[in-house]
Amino acid sequence: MSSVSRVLSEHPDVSPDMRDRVLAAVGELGYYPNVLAQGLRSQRTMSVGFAASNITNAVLAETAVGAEGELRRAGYGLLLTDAGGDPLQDVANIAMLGRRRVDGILLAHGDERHRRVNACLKQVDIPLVLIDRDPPRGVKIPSVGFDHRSGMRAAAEHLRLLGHRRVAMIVGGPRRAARERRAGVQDVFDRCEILEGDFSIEFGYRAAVELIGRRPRPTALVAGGNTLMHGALRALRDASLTLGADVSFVGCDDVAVAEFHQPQIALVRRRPREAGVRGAQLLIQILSEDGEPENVLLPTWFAAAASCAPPP
Amino acid sequence: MSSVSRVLSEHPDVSPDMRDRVLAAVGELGYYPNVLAQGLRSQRTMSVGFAASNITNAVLAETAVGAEGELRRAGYGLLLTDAGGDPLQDVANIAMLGRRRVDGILLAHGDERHRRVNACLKQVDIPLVLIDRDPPRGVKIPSVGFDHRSGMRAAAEHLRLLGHRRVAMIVGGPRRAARERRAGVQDVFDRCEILEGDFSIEFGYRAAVELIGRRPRPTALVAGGNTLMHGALRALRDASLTLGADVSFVGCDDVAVAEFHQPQIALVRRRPREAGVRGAQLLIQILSEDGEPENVLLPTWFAAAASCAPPP
DNA sequence: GAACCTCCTGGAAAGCTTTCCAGCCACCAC
DNA sequence: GTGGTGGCTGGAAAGCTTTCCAGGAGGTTC
Repeated sequence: MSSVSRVLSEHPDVSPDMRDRVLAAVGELGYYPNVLAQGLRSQRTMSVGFAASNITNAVLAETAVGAEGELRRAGYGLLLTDAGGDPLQDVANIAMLGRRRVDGILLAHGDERHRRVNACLKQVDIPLVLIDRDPPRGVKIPSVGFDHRSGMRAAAEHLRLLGHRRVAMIVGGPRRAARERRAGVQDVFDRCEILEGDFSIEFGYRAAVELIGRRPRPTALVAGGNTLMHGALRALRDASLTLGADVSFVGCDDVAVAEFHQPQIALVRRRPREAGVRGAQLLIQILSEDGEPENVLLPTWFAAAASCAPPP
Repeated sequence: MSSVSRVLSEHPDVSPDMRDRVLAAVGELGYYPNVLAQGLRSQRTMSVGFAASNITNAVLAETAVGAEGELRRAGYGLLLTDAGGDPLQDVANIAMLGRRRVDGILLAHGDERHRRVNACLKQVDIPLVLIDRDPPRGVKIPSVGFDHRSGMRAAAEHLRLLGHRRVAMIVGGPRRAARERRAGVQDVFDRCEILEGDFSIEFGYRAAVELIGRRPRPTALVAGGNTLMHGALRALRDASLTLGADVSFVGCDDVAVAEFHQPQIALVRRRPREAGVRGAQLLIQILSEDGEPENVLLPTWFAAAASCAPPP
């Protein structure tokens, strides 16, 4: 047994003869080590959790795929949990992953300001990597995030150059993506009208309905998230407003919702899969204790389109 | 130790006094059992695999979410793998899940005709449930699937009533969804022109380009899958054809791509999340050896829209 | 009072690895 | 020839449960 273990884990203290015999027997018997026993002994399960607030969002799904591939190549399994948007379920899922003894967790939780969630993050003793989320005050957790602010600033600058002065924005719940996007627009329009709610299609709809009802109406609308864009586009369609001509519009993310819109939607874009890959790499680095982990900031950029035009 | 185990697993042979003392100690120490040791002893890991051909597809993501919730409630963890569309990766993922000793696998593989995949399915000894896939010839595997044929037949009937006679169809790779959809259309149009390829946006595009180039041009196009629809819609947009007026169009699935199309897209719809839930239930039933498993067939239905109109 | 039974408890084994350690053999050097 | 060294090997412990089993305590019945 000892020698089998040594052969399979490539321990140097094995004679060539023994190695051959073991490998022959292993091949013949189809033996493969029991991961539970390995985990029990070595105190690592070679599995990591991906705790998503809502994997239905295409951006997060893409992120999960990126992470899964990278982790698989490194020998890790990915345990997926979905909170369906409920912060308390995020907490429950993290606890569940802890009980399952995952070696680490990639976390994209729903609410960065929730007390219970933050209390949980403070006391959890599993290595974490945040995916486009900021840690609670006074806590250091490595993260992979997007530079939403730059992309948004470029979008706002584009609107300003087109002549817009009354710009309204719809932003989501307490998350760094929302804060950054907001800051990006405010870098250019410091008096921008802002409606803040949660990252949902419904709020995107309601907010857009309200904003286009204001008099004078804002000449441009910025939706700070793909779900908010989704809702806002519904509202604009229901109001029979033509994008560009009646009101300019900027959305987020390269999601299918935007592709077939007429006219085409101007977007702040990014590569979500890369966040998954880099997050996995960061976690793997931490788990193998291979140097000090450094936060990663991935770019976003603005892609202009006909939905942005000079104000009427 | 024995008594702790008995208390926590609610074994009847425990005195009330002992139960109280154990629970008090457990509460004080924050003890919780080690799942690896439990799994090692009981030979079940309380985790199941979800082997997806491509989780980026919104329909499959939705299915995964449904399965995850149901499994979580039953105490199972979900190990996700994604093959990125590569059948050999499906095989590798199933093998990996086996090495990880999952109790069962929900399988939505990419290619029902692939020799290596089918060989793998024949000899795998983990309980499987297929998600909208048929087992290889001569193999019995429980499954949850959709009745694509009925929905498609209704769509075709709708086209026939509108007066269409030259109908063309784009279908995907070797999967039951493709066969069923094809059969549904052929139930009505037995001379339907069919292009068969893989379930990809690219093939949807190429196939649509070819079909609308034919003379005389088919008066209606049916895309048998959401990715194929995605590609076909790109082609129709590039060709500046107006749906309904120039050519009628039927797509599949309630995906975002369809929502903002002008005119609205007629669709064969279904509830993908339910497939995940029912698949999980079926697997749980099998794992608890609770009666004979029965295959599940979920409905699809046709939702007419302006993309279908009488032929020009 | 003895025999028997029920209820409960703690010890021990088993589930499968990995790793430490002791020991064996062979070889080298003196 | 002897002592020392290095390379390998196999035994044993540990990692944490669960479950079987033996046995003790206390009650009941004849």
